[in-house]
Amino acid sequence: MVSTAAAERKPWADVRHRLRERGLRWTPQRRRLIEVMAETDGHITAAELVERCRAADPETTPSTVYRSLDVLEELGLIRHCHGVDGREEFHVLPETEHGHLFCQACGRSWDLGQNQAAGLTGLLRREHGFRVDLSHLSVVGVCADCAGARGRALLQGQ
Amino acid sequence: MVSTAAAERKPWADVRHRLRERGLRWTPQRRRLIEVMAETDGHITAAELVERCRAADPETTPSTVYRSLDVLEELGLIRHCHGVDGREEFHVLPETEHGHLFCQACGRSWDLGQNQAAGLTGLLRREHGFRVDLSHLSVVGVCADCAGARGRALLQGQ
DNA sequence: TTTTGTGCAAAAGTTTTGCAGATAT
DNA sequence: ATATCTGCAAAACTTTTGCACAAAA
Repeated sequence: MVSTAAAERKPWADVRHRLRERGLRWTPQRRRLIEVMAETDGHITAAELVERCRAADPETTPSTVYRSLDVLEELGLIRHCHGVDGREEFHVLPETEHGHLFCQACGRSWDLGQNQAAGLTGLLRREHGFRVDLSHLSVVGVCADCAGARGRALLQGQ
Repeated sequence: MVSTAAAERKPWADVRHRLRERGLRWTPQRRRLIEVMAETDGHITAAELVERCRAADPETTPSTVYRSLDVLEELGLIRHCHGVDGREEFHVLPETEHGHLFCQACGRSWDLGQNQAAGLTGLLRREHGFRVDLSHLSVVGVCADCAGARGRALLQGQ
């Protein structure tokens, strides 16, 4: 019973058309990948997408998933950043671009909005002409909860 | 003849002692890795470190390099971030912590100082209690040069 | 019918692991 | 003497690639 906001969001509605516009094909495999991604909010690694697609259809082939991800990213429908361990994590390109915040202690993550990032992106843009790719930005650190007593103990143990 | 500033910097002077303090060994393999890193300014992937160590001594084994990197990072002598492609890039922990800026068009990179990052790190710290790990921060985007005419052409071609 | 996509199998590339023997202290 | 390291070889994992066949438009 998965009928979340994410699953109904606009961007997927016209993937089919976006593909066809470019002479690309609308296949069951791509539809499945898109369905799986639509049920995901936040980000997800390619390897995990392969698994979830396999759960939906055991016939799923890794190479097809990887190739489809490339296509979707070229179409601008998804973007990727890199998680704490550097692996690619894909996310649906939202209406408002954002980056991600990762807690290296508990593994949770949060969106980093344009406003929050503006202090950095604005400075780099103004003073160095550098355009930050916000969708690709991953900020790693320790969240408030983990920085508390519980977190300090954990970090000590490392 | 490599006798750069980096090669003579303090941090390496007492690696031997830092290791021994913890009951760890000072070995030729570790010395070689440290020499190679000392000649590197900026960041470098583990795989590339393996190659450079091999150049210095063909006997070098990958597993030894990877294990030594783990040890050095535990000792706090080096840190890693992730490059544009997400691969680990190690860098010597400098006196003043910094992150990195990567241009995805030309591949060049720059240090991102504490002051430059303060707009972001300060906000996250103040408003969310989130401690950013600056050494681990990689900001990807397009540099001023590449955002110019030359860069726009390149990006179009993508 | 023609171009694009899929599945398979193999390869590539980086990093990890187990273990026996070597080495630092 | 003894705990730590190294080298080797094999494995683990993720991702990429080539190619023949299948499928979309």
